[in-house]
Amino acid sequence: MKRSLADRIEQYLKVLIERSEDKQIEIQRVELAETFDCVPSQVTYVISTRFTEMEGYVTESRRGGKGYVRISRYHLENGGSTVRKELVSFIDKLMQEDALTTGQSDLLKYLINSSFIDMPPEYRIRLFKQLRKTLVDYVNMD
Amino acid sequence: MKRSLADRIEQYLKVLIERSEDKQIEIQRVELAETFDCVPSQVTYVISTRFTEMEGYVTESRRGGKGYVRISRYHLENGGSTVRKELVSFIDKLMQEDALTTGQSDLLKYLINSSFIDMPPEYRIRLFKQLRKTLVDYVNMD
DNA sequence: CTCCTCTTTGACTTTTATTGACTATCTGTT
DNA sequence: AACAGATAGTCAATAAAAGTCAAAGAGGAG
Repeated sequence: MKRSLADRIEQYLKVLIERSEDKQIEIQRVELAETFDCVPSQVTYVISTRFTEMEGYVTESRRGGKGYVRISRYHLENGGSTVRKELVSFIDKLMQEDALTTGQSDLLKYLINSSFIDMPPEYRIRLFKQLRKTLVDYVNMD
Repeated sequence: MKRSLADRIEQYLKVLIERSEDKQIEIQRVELAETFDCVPSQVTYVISTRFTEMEGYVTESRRGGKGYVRISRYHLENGGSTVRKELVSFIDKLMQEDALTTGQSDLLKYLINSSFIDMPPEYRIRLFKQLRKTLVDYVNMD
């Protein structure tokens, strides 16, 4: 099970976050890059692909002297519903574009607000994300 | 009884899986192809024909640098995909009773067969069961 | 032999990772 | 206020996988 550099950095950060008191860490990009002996933009890459909102994280940063990158794992109530809202409005959009019927969109929204809401948060976020992709596929079919 | 290349690759992978601690292996497509001296897509062929969900396997993969294919065997107690089939035919039944439109049922079935298929089995089964309950609620609404 | 199904192959596509040059934005000092 | 230095972000090029698809081949059943 050999992992890529990106995987290792991801792992490292996730451990730090879980160990932290408030599920939130602050790092310096260059420092981390040195730890893993890579270019700084690699860190940016890892953060932007693996610590997205969809995955349940929020990041903030500041440039310049005393700069930092803060990653926080959000705790579901807030975040989970952001993703849900986003998905619901995406479905509305599809309906307005006549890619989905009213019946389809109503059903979907009902499922999203009941069936899927009971899933464990980490799968729920993944599910919503996957659902969006699959919907795109569906409406683009012939 | 001459065994084909595909058969031999299948055998090889199954032995590896059974020997593994957690009934799960990770391979690199090119590497395996080299071992068997064939083109990489042959491996894809074997995996997609012999390690299906019906057979009790789940596969995940990643492209790009340090990519991999992971195959895991799960125990389909009482049939993992039985739950899915049951759900699909339940949806058909609802459609025949005009509780769902064709559009709704098509969309649902599409989601069931693609979106939800690559979730971890234990959640998927739960999701399918939940989905059925929620559908009953939905069609009984006014 | 003929047809059909399963296998094998390879050209082309898509996704993911890594790197580095260039840009933007802070902080602190003069 | 202007500048210098320290950070982080962006983007595009390159490489390293895996996926797709259709054409060609091989073996059996009739």
